[in-house]
Amino acid sequence: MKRPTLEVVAARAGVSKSSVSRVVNGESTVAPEIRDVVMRAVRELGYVPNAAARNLVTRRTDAVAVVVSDPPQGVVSDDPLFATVVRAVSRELEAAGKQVVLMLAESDRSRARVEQYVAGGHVDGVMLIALHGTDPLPAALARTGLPTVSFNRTNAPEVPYVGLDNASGAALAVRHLLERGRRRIAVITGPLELYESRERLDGYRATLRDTGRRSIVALGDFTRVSGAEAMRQLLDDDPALDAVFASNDLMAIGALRTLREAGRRVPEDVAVVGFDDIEAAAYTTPALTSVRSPMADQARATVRLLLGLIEGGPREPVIMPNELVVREST
Amino acid sequence: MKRPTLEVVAARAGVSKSSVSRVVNGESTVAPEIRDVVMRAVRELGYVPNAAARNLVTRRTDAVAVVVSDPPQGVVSDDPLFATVVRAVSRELEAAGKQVVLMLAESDRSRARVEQYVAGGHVDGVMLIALHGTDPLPAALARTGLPTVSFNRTNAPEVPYVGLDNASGAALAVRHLLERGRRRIAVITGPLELYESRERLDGYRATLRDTGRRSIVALGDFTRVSGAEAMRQLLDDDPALDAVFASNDLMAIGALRTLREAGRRVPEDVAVVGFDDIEAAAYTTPALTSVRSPMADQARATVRLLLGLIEGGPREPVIMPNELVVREST
DNA sequence: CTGAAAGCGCTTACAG
DNA sequence: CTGAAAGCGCTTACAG
Repeated sequence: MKRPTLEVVAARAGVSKSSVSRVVNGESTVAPEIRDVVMRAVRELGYVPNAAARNLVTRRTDAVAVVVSDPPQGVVSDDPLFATVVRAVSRELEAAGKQVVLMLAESDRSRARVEQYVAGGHVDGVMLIALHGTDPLPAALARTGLPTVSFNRTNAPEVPYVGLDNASGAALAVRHLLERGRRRIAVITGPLELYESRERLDGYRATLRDTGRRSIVALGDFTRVSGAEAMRQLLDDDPALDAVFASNDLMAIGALRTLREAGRRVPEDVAVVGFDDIEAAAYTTPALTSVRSPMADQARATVRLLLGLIEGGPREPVIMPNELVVREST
Repeated sequence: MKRPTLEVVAARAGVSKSSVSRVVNGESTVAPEIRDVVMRAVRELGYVPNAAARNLVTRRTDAVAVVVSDPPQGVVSDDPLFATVVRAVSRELEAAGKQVVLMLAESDRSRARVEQYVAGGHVDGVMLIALHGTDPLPAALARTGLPTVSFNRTNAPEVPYVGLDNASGAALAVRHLLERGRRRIAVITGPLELYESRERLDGYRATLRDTGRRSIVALGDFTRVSGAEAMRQLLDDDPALDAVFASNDLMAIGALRTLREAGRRVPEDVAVVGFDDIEAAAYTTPALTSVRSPMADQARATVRLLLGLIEGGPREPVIMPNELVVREST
């Protein structure tokens, strides 16, 4: 069952291919009677335009590449950011009539594949979701000249992005802990090649410094297991600590487990604040206080930035606000 | 900076377009010296074939649609299944040289869009991830005649799938609870339009029936909040229950919260078993016993089924085994 | 407002 | 093994 072409629609309707094309593309310069007869033929034949032929001549693809760039050591496969952001991005892109081509960039090979594909003109633009701080992809994509934006800031300053005010988010968390009377406040950082990890650490440091307190730092990588390990190390190094700020909720969840295993009560002995306010934060024991980052909104704003760019709009970065959600862990 | 075409490569190399085409497509019937000169020209010019032109003549697309069909009432945006399965599917498809076109089917409009797109011959095949039991999409896709497979069984028997042995998974959970000496074992079901929800319920029922016990059933919809509510209801209806089998881990997490709020100790007063063994299961308080479903493996198997189908292979459904992972909650 | 014709950049029989 | 030519299914000036 071969698909009908413009030509057979034209024959059926008794008009030229040009007219059918105009009707199908909704041009206004078509006589009503022609439109009607063409519409009928289209319906009867079940005509769907051949995208390849159309793209070949128009040079538009109506597709956008969504590339998720993972760190070499891999990520948590169930990372809530992936689901939330990819879903929100797809929904918004589809609403704008764009096809979503999802690409994972995890290895040098797959990175090369992404570059090829993008340089090959298969898409109108690129939305980057970089879970990784040191990769050459953002700069490489920017070099292709194709409209490219990033969810969160990358290591390539020329790529416009929608980010968070991470430092003030962290400050929110630390000030809250101080107000609760906590005196020895530790931090568990994200991977430090990531811009948002560094900003969250800076916000923590600056806030403590302002009150004359010292920082207590353990390194994590945004996974639950790294949060659990960092917490263990913090407890060893400074058994008297009475609060911890984890740079994301997944690590806070890991820290909570370590604290429970160590017999520390939360929040009585140690208060815990996370970052992101993922859905799971409301279901931990005790429920987690967290700095909310509006991931879905941020994702939508990133799409709008990209669509604007494709239309020749401005490339101004956008910063989303965040707020503290207080629950039982502090 | 216009991209170079076959024609300019041919001119540069001093050969015909046909020869360039053959070299680029790796045909073996090309003299080595021609191959070399063409390769050089390709490299120097940075030639990348125009996919639209190629598709137009070959009628292959080297793309696969991954359609995620959500229920009308929406889903948990951070559903770990989405991240795990979409990631695994993409990775596997990319390894096979297929482009991944991600499509969300959430409304009638987006469903129509998916059908159009698929019928429009933009892809070589379709991988369906249906989080929803009553939708017309599986049957509609099957009707297009395009190779279509589903992650988990759908309501359209003609769509081949890779599923789980849900009934025996549930039986594993219930037998384990019986062995632990539990006598009043409740179940929290998933949405009953979903095949796997019904199978898990059946497995629970059959196992209890075999030991002469009665079922205690509460309805959920696979979200945390529905698990929390179902647990509240179960506690009201049967305060003496001493175990609950939740049909997925998200609902088990919700149930855990309700039990804590109600002052029931887990597992001393009430034992809890989940299903799926998502990463979060190891981080609940107490850590959750769960029936592991090998989501990533299942995703990969589904991709292989699809690739086979595209090559004209068999359409036999595949059933993956599952096993019980015992932790602290039982 | 409508139609005939050229052209987008490839691949693929076909002849040589 | 190589090249000239036709053709894939559209859109888009251009003339009328």
